Amino acid sequence: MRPSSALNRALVWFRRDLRDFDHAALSHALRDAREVFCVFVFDREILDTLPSRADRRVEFIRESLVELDHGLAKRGGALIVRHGFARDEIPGVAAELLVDAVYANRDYEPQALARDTAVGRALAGQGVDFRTFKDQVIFERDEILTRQGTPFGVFTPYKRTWLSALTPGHLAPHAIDDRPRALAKPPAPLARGVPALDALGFKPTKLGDLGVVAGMSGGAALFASFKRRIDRYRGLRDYPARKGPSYLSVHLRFGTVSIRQLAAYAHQRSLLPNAEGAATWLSELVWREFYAQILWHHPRVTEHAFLSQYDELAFPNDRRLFAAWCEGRTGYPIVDAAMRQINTTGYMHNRLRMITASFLVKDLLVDWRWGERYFADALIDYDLASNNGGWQWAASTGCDAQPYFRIFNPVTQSERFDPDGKFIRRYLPELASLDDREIHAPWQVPIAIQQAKGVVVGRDYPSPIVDHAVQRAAALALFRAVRSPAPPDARAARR
DNA sequence: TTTTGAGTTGTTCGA
DNA sequence: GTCGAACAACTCAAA
Repeated sequence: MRPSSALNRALVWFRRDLRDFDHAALSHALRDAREVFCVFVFDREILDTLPSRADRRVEFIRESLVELDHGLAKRGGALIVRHGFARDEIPGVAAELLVDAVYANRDYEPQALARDTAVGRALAGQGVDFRTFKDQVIFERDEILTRQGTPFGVFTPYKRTWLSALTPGHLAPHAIDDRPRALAKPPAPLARGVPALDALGFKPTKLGDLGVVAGMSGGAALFASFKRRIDRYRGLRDYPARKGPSYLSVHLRFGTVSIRQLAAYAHQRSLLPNAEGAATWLSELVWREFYAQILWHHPRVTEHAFLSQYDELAFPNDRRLFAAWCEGRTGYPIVDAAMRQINTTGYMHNRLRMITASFLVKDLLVDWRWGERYFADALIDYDLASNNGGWQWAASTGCDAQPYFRIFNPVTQSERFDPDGKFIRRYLPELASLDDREIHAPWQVPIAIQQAKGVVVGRDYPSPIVDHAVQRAAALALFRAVRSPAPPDARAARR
């Protein structure tokens, strides 16, 4: 345990940890300092580069901050909210409040690390400590390594080691002093409440209409509901029409739930008999940490294939095919329904993320980075490490990747995971009159039946933009070209 | 150092 | 309709 440093004043900087319970930085600050202030920065470094002025994530964050502010007020505090560049705002607020130290939970993304280095340097120049803590994962950085001391590149041994390293201490919450006056009230000019969306230059996105409830209360409600379904998770999670997943990803992204709480529950339950659901879900939480750890050790994956020989893949990158994929008019119903789901809700079911990713890379022969970028812009739960890991997995370019000859057949996947076409009908009502067998491949329905049902392919719904069998062969050739014969120098460069 | 077992999520072909 | 093999040999992690 850290010896008490007996600070006079500390500032807790909230980033992707928008909660007032089980919070490492807040817990430590309240123990270390006599007076504790809290701040959040709408960082223009991020906001200014968002592709749309109607961004669900900004709205989610803003709503979460309102609840966080209320929570802090119960302890006598208030959230200071700034809109500017973190590298200026944090040192600025620290100077105004004359704090001795700034406390924050660690963020492992390359941009966040660069930001924190800059902020830390500026603070040091003012004689202010910058203290960071592990909070958003159970195991961070190099806490899980092979016996040789190297990072894992394969999931299963990583998970085995992760599970055997787990102790009750890793799952214990960071207690927060919840006495009424535990937090300090900032001077009035600093605490002006949470700005409205339009003050930030953004438009509302009607999150509520989508059923997304931000903040700690939204996260807690989802978790409570998922606890009642977790035993069925394994059986239901692959069916996009079913309520299988936890839907907690966005709350994990912004820290409106605590990873320790989720993992502790899943782990405890996974030890009971017949607890495959909890064990499978815990595995998903471990995947999240696996990819976070890959990004930490290999930041180059944001730009490059993890397996460097696949940087040589000569994707044709047809812009018209890419546009059709983005807009959900490929003529493959499961793909189009999935793309309409992400476009209209900012969420896409995990099975569909795999199907659409495989389709973009292996059927449309478009660079996985294009798809990764599109998901990054569209997903409310977008997380760099997981999104990159998932795309590289599907593209067969990543660590622990799917072998390149495993190419999803969009029709087979549709028949298997949306057998009654329920999900397809939800997002493609124009196909609703087709029966359960027909809906997965409308172009194969006899024209007379198409006409009778008012679903004529080419008129009411697009013809398939590519032929899967043809594209599959082309993808195999594309990948084979960078594998064999491997030029001797390329092989050497790999090492 | 060498050997060995294993590796999230599949598809297609032919018997 | 069902089943096993091939896809293509590869790399990781542990013993």
